[in-house]
Amino acid sequence: MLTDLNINDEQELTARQQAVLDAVLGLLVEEGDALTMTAVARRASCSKETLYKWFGDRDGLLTATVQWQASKVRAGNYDLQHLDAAALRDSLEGFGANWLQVISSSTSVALNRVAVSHAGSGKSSLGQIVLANGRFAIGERLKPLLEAGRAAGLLAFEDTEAAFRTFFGLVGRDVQIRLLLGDALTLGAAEIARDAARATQQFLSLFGTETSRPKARFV
Amino acid sequence: MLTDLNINDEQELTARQQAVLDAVLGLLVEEGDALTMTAVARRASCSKETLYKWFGDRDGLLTATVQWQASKVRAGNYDLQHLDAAALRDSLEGFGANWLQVISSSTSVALNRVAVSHAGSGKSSLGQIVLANGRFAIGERLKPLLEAGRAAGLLAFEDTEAAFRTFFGLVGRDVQIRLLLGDALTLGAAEIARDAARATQQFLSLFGTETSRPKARFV
DNA sequence: TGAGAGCCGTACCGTACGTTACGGTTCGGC
DNA sequence: GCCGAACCGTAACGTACGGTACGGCTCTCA
Repeated sequence: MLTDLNINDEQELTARQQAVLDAVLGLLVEEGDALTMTAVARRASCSKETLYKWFGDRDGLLTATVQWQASKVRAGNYDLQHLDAAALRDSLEGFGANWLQVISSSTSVALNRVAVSHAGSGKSSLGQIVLANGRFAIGERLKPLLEAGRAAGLLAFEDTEAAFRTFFGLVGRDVQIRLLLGDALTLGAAEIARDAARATQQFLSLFGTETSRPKARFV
Repeated sequence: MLTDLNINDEQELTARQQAVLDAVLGLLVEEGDALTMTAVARRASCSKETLYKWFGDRDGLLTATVQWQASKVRAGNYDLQHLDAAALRDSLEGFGANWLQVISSSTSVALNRVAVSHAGSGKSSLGQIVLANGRFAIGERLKPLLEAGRAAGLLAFEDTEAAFRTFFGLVGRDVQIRLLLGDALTLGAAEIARDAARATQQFLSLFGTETSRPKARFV
């Protein structure tokens, strides 16, 4: 299923095409799936004929937009050597904060909404693409860190996937569903940092070893 | 905001009207937001004129459907007296299992998808209604249990809301977003029970006191 | 039994939007 | 300067669907 849903097929887009997709992103944030091809053409100052020539149809345009946004989000990796308790904690906090920042951005909310809608009508694979570039992509990025932590004797778990999913739950909690459903939840930088620290602390309480487990409880 | 978004305004629906709304639920599961008024009328063996007379417009029909479904989900409450460690654990597991069952049902997935779509276009308050009857309703139902557990010396936390959100995250993890995005994730009864037990165990590890905290770690 | 209300089935209307077609403009190559 | 390609702006087409109107059927109640 999720084999090669274009996590990485660098489609070469001209600057002009990227500008068009950025216009789509903007409209998506403002109007959601209700955006019309006419509106896109107007916003991007291009003709509808060009849109169809470049992207095939409305669905192709949205797909290209999702992949374009995904290609912008790729984050850097971490140093898996020299892992001690402090470095592990910092990396986990970094992951958590980055993830919270992504899912709480208006762009992510808008794209996820569109993908969810389309997953309902089965009229495209936007949902799969978003999953592959979101939930599963960070899973693949985080798991090496977890396993390095285990190898260093800092974490104890059997199932890497299960451990990751727990971390995912501790970080995200109800944030994404609330935002998707339109709750007026705003996450500032300070709040994100605090949440990521809390989630990390909880995760280490659950999966840490003597050397990495927090001494104090977090109230 | 969320003050009185009809968590409970028992709209008296005739049996016929309920049958119509059940038809809408079925169509929603099958076709998502793409359902047409004509399709509803055909499925429910009623005329479009009747649909409009009863529910006003398409939006009113969907709103009534969401509220009708919500009214079916209300679960029973728990015994907050005589709370010991075992009873607390059982209640938490029951909550978790019930919640997992709800969010993994095709009906819930379909309704949440529709609500998410509409939240994007801002064309109705379906999102708020789903939030009020979903995430926030279970919050209000679970918090008394958490506070009773604290009063009985079985739990230790300061912020009830924060404790609830952690439980929410531990139970749901990535399930809801994956289902909404169309991942082929199926939760059987056994899996739900196991997940609820794991989440409860983890929650008690984090917030339990000497008398309720699990002795063993969960691998 | 007959009048009226409620509802079914269907035809109809208006509109919005995806898609296509086309005339006009710019620009690089010869 | 001329040609063709690419692209812009806009008009036009076809369709799908929300919403309305209407004729006919059934059931209730006086």
